[in-house]
Formats: sequence, C-alpha cells, structure tokens
Amino acid sequence: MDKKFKRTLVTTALPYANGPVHIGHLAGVYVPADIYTRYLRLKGEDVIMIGGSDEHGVPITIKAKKEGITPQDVVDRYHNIIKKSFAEFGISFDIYSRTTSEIHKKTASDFFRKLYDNGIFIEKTTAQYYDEEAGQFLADRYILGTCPHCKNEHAYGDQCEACGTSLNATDLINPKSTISGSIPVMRDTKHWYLPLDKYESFLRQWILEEHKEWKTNVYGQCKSWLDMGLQPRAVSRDLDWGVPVPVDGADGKVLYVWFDAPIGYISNTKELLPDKWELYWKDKETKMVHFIGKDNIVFHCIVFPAMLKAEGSYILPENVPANEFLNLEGDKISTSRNWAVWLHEYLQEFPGKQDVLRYVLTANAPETKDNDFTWRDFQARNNNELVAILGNFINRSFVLTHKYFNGKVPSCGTLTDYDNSTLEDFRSVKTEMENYIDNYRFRDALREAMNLARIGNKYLADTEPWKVAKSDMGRVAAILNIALQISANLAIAFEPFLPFTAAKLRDMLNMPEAEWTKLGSASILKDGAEIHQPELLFEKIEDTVVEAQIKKLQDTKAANETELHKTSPIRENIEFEDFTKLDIRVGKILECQKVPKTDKLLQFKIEDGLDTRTIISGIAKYYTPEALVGKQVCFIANLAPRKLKGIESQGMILSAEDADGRLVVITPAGDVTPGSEVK
RNA sequence: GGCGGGGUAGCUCAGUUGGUUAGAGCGUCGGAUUCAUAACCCGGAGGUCACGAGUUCAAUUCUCGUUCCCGCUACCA
Repeated sequence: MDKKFKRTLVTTALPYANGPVHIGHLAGVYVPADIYTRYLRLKGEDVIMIGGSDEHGVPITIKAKKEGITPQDVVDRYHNIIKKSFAEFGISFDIYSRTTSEIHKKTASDFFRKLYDNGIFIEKTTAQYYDEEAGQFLADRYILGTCPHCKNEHAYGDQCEACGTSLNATDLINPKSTISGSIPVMRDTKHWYLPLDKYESFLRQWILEEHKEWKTNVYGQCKSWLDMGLQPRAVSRDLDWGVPVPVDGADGKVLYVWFDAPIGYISNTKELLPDKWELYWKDKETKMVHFIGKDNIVFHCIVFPAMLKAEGSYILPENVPANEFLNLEGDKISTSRNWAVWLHEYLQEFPGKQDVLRYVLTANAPETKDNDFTWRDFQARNNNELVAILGNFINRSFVLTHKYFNGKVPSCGTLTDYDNSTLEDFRSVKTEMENYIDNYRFRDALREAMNLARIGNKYLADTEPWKVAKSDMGRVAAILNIALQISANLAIAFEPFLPFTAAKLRDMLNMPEAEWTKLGSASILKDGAEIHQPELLFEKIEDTVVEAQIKKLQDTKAANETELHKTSPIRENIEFEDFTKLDIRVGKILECQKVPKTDKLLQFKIEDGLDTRTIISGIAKYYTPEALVGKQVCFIANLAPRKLKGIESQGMILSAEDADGRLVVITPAGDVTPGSEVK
C-alpha cells in the first residue's frame, strides 16, 4: 500500500499479567515496535506507541487462589514488574496502562453495548457446570476431577497436568468444584457470540486482496483460517473477574478475555489522549500497526478487525508485522518451565547493558522464522561487533582528535577522491535504512547502521592519519573531520536501535539533537566545535559471565528433570467395594488399525471371552498396529462407552505412563483365556 | 490427520519474479598494521541450497511425493 498517512498508531501485544516479561516477548514485539516508533519520532512524524498489561481471564484468578491472594494482588505485582522493566529497558511507550483501569472497563463495556444494541451478537444457551453452593458457573479451570486418561484425581476441566491431556470439563470423572468442593451440576447459561462467519467475505477481500504485502507467515495463516471457514465465537464467560457484561440479567458474566484485551489498545489511547484519541482510531489518515507474536495472528487479523468492523467507526490495521518465536539455547522458551531470560533479572545482572540485549535481539530477530538465542552468541555479538567495530571506531576517532587537535573538530579543507568515495558510501545509508524500516526489516536496517561503523574503520585504516601526522597536519585534519562526521552519523543511525548508546555518543560529541534528516550529511559537526573525552561505549563480556548464565539455565533444566521424574504421591485409600466396581479383564487383540485423520488414536477389535468389542486408545505414537495384533492386554470392561471420532469405544486399554510420557500397554506375564478377570 | 511457516557455509541467519562464480555476520586459516577496548584493515578455505521424482534448453528457486522442526487446529476413556 502506497497510501500516505498523517500519523501512526503503534500497538504492542498486551503482555499477560501472570508473569514477568522475557526475551521472547522483547524480540518478538517490544524491541521492533520501539525501533519503529523511535524511528518515526526521529523523523518528526506524529506517532504514538500504546502498551499495557492484560489483566483479566481465568489463569489469573487461579494463580490468586493458589497463593491465597486476590486477582488484583496478582496483576498489581506483575503489572508493576513489567512496567518498571520496560521503562528501564528503554521501551518508549507513550503510555503503558492496564485492562483493570476504570477507563478500560468503561470503554470495553461501551464497545460491547454498542454491538449488542446494534444486534450484532447471537445469543446462545448451553449447559455448563454450575456450583450450587457457591452460586456460580465454573470455568473449566475451576473443576477438578479424575482424568479419564491417566486416572490422576487432580485433573482440571480443561487439562490434566499429570499427563498433559487436554480435556473438556464434561470428560472428568467425579467432577468437583474447586471453589466449594461440592459436586457441580449441569445448568443452562446464556452467552453472546460474535458471528465471525458474517465477516468472512469482507475479511477475504480486505486481507487476501488488499493486503498481499503482509508478511508470508501472517498472510498464510489468515488464508488458512478463512479457507477453513469462520465460526461464531463466544465473547462472554461465567466468571467474576473481568469487565461485567453490560446487559440486564447478565449477572456473574464478564467479557471473554480475548474480546476485552484488544479493546485495551483503545482504552489506553483514550487514557493518554482523552480529547484526541479518536484521531488515532477513527481517522482514515491514521496508519495503525499491530506488533505481535505469531501466536496472536488470528486475533489481530481476523477477530479484532471483525470487532472493529462490526462497531463501524474504527479504522483497521494497515499492517500486522508478526514475528516468529525466539528459542533459548535450542529449546522453546517456557514460563512454566522457567526456561527464559527474564527482563527484570537481566537488568539486574547486566546493569547499563540494555543496548547490548537490544542489539542482539534485533540482529538475530525471528523475523522470518524461529531463531535461537544463545549466551555465546550474545557474548560474541557484544565483543566482536559492539566493542570491536562500533565502540572501537568511536574511541579511535576521539583519541586521535584529542591527540592531534586538543578535542576540537578540525576543519576538513579539500577532499581527496578517496574521501569523496567514502562520503558517497555513507550517504546512501539513510535511504537503505528507511527502506528496510518502512518494511519492518529491522535486522537489515541494523546491519546497515553497523556498516557505517565498518566504513569508518576502513577509512581510518586506509588513510592512516597517525602516519600522515608526521608530515601533513592539514591532511590529518580532513581525515579526522570525516571520522567525526561519521561518528555523528552513527549517533543518529543507532538512536532507534541503541537509544542509551546514541545518547551517550551525542553527549560526547556535544550534539544535543539527533535529526534523522541529517543522516548521510558530512557537515553535522561544525569546525572548531569542542568534543568531550571519550568514554567506552561498550565493554567486553568475559567468559565467566556467560558461563554463569549458561550454568543458571543448566540448573533450571536439571531442576525440571528432577521434577519430571518425581513419582507422584500415592492417593488416598479407597474401600474394597470401590475396587470391586472396576471390571478389569484380559482381552486378545484381534485387529488393530489407525483411526483415520488422527495422530494418536488406534482402533482395536478385542476378544473379551464373551464377544468382541471395539476400543479406541490414544497410543498410536508408541505402537504400530502390527506390533499389537495377537497380543493380550488388560482393559477396563465396564467403563461407560464413549464416542471418539464417530467410533464407539467400549472400554479402556490399560497402559503405564513413563516419566517422559511414553505409554506402555499392560500385558499379562503369561497367556490366559480371554475374558479372565484381573484382580 | 488438516492448514500455515520453515529446513541454504562449522554457528546464527539473508536471498533466489528459474539463467553463468549462491550471500552476510561470527568462527577458522593466512597476510598487513599499531591511532584504538590484543581492537581495526586485506585475503583464503568452507555449501550436491533437507531427500526423491517431474516440468524445462536450464531448478536451490516451479509442481508432486517423502522426511524433520515450529505454530494453529482436530484428537488421547
């Protein structure tokens, strides 16, 4: 799109306030967004960058319950950590607010109400678990029961953490409310749905036809969703933590967190600019850009635009430059496994080194595919690039100027052909960088900036002012003038990427303002202007420092291993009668085949002594059908039948689960008659 | 299983609307140099562009199949 815009609205994915921020968040969203915003500001454009914490949703209420504090306590804690660390790291939000703010509650509520009044939503009544004692509906996470898969008695309604299986609340055996401990009952509840299907043709046209320039990963995923066909999505939940549904008779219902969260972008803009926020959200000449990670593509490209379109008065994003994921030392970053480099810890352990991390995360940003962050790479990029190329060039320019010209910018006089070709080289950097940044290619833009320093180093190496000084000081003056002009250019070029370093460098150069328009100019510094003594911009990072970080991660890994291999405690005793209710038998596998269109399911035909029966079992990852035919297995014969992928499964084959999750079927040690009871 | 993204030099990654010698940074080897944080500068080596088939005068690039990694989605009685 070659449209001309008057202003830019940059939004950054709202971090979920149930944990601190890590390098994956930074590389995927906040560093690129900050670079983009700083760049536009430097060009003098009208731009605002919006951020905030996402503070609603079930996981936060669970965490609060676990720790015996209120949800508000939880979000207060993490919101403050996140906000503080962002500020310290130099992410230059115009506002960093939160979805528990009053202004957000009102904005989200009004937004819902407008769609409601316009008859956009579909109302649907479904049956869900209800806790009669507590008088409320139960989110899946609030229901505990026995996992039908691994028999863990502490499985949640959405997932069994013992075996990793994702569940429906209705799957649980002996469901119990975690709030009151009572047995929940099914009760009808009404919810509102956004009919995404009605916006399908609009989205098709808008994305697939009008935004072919979006990144391939973004465009591809949108196309995938549109081709699958969109379904209405519930926008409300039975929960007491969130924005209440502003409709009569909706007591105990709140906006579903994905509906609530993106509206946070609007609320936070309102909070920042109470009088002119609409300019940024409703004027066609505003360019809205959502910075997100790849896990958020659907919400920002399909769901949120459908919401905005339904409302009617808002603009839609011009681009959604989603990044892929950053791995850490070869493994996926994981909050729950503590496999991460946490921003607040980094800031403590590497004081004053914000720009080093910003540099590394940008130079190796996951712009087109998942990338890997390693501490060795962090060290190498610092020592070989920031110290050796950028820091060193600045230092030698300053040292030479102080040595030969008492710290005053010498006048350049007449230029040689070589001087001119060097000036030519760095003049083009501005256009190159603009081209890259305008297309969200920050890694390439950063490389261009670094090339400026390479040009400088080469220039000094080729012109050898320390030799020329013995014969021709006029020539030395010209050389150092150019070296200092390159330094001044570096102070501008690096400002979006390394704001702390750029500020320090400007200070050393006595250069109060960085103006993007001057990038490429060889006359930024005036003849005779005084420059300060050089300070080192970067320092080497020693082996011991990165080794300590690697050790820390290894310890985490070891702790996770231990945790994984810990045998779970024996559950509470049951009566003999409870045991006799179970009818476990030995059966012979007559036939076995994979259930089509599934990864994990095998379908068995089993001789049970009286007849044959069909059983489905999720062990396809560990057994091929051929390997099991003819074998004898133990199975539960009186488990209520259940349909899976349209096939009725009449029982459950017993397996042992190893620490790594591998399933091994239980077979009798010797052949027995099919149908024999297991006691 | 379906869909999307990816598999390119020792490492981390670019790129190719199909066309001679496929790039960068780092690492490595060699040279030069000493203003500079043992830094900089110059040069070399290093790739059957995941695998197999097809289309084509020509495929790393297009098509199909296989395989591995990541994400979304279905699924574990």
